[in-house]
Amino acid sequence: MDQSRTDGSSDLLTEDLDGRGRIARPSLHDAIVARVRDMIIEGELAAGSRIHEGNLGLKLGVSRTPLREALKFLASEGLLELSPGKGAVVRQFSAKDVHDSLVVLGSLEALAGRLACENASDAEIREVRELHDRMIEMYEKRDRLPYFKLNQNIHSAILRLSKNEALAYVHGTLQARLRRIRYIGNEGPEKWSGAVADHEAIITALEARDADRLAKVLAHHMDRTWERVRNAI
Amino acid sequence: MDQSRTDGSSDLLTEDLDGRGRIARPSLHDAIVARVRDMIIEGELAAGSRIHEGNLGLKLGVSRTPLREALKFLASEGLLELSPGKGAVVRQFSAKDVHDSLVVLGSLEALAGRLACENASDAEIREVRELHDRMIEMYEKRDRLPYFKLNQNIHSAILRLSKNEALAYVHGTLQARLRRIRYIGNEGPEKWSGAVADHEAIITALEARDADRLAKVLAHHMDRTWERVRNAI
DNA sequence: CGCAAGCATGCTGCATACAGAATTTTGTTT
DNA sequence: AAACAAAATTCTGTATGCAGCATGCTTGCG
Repeated sequence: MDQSRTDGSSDLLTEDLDGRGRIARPSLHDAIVARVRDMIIEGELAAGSRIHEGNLGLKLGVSRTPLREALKFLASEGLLELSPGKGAVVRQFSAKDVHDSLVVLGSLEALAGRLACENASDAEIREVRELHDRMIEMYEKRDRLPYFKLNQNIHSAILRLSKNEALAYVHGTLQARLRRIRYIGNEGPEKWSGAVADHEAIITALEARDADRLAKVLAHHMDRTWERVRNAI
Repeated sequence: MDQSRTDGSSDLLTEDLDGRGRIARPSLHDAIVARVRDMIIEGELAAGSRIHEGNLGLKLGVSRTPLREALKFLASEGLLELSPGKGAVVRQFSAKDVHDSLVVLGSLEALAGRLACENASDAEIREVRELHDRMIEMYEKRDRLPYFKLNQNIHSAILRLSKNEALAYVHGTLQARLRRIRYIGNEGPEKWSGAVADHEAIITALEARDADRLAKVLAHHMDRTWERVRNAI
């Protein structure tokens, strides 16, 4: 095997720092996990299809061993299912699965909002406001991709401001499952305006540190997300 | 290698069914994952200690390859941390980690309670009542281990009755992290009485399908769990 | 006597090889 | 022509081997 960096590790934008500024050797494991996850989200690995370890390993330029380790990792995240003797299958999410996940996400974000009202600093809230303003800019330009990136950033920012790592972790897991759905459901800018209004209400409630209102708005926002996404399935 | 079933797979109570009722060959992967998870919970693998792949593989009677795959799986669950070049380390949970997890668990169980009030059948609720009655029996006999098993069963039963798989999944993940703590905090039967009273209130609210009251009681129960567990850290 | 540099050992990370299960293909029979 | 059976091929699951990095020890020098 020539190991000639055909693995696309260029789109690994993660910093090689381990949290305390120490340099960590970029691990092949993380690279493969991130790459395969993206392949699932972007539909390059279709839902319901079996994963052929040999071919995929060849395509990524790695041998089966680290690839299999990455597959086990993703299976634990719920993106793949493992059938003994048959290998890994990309998981299919039914409409009910998606709806159930959104219900849970709504509840988690509501909790995160409450905690953020208590624990976030004024500076941190200003940062979220700035994200929001940039998002509005992109909305007015109808610049879809940056708009959605910022959108997601705002949601994960609220999770960060809750200062609850366990909460951020479980949110991230469910979020990862839905990224594929959101990726598909990104069409149709006519629906944007409602979401933008929701976001304005979210920021305002956060700035006022009105926990009850923020929780309510976030949960409501998740209901509307379901309305927007349900057709895409 | 003799493969002589020193792996304690006897405590694998999982059915060998693949979801659609077909008999699936018991997979070595699952066995190793379950075994190592138990070793962590029971303290055989101490928190903060590095895992020696060679030794552990020898002890379990498997080679490093499937063991490493299992370790990646557990790492994704958050029970292990992977440092490139240094292998897997059993994760340390700080008091704040535990508290944060309990806060999220409380919120998840409250949601599960609300959904269970809507979605559970009368027969299912009766089953939970029976679990509860058996638990009370064990409480009166001061029979600790069955008591705690039934206790956990009741909580996961409520999750099942919510009929929301995503909810059950994230709950299970956090629950797994805390099993080690609960395992330690199982001493001191003087605290039981309060928990038993909570449980009585939980069942009553569920039988009345009073979602608001059930959610409140479940959240409150989680607060008291923190009181009971905090000293054990 | 203390510290640092170099060396030796051991462990992780990855690749490869082999055995057994699953699937597909082909040949035969009705 | 269709259906079943058997063989061949292909893929997964596991073991083993090797290279490189991390770590601890020893030795030499200040």
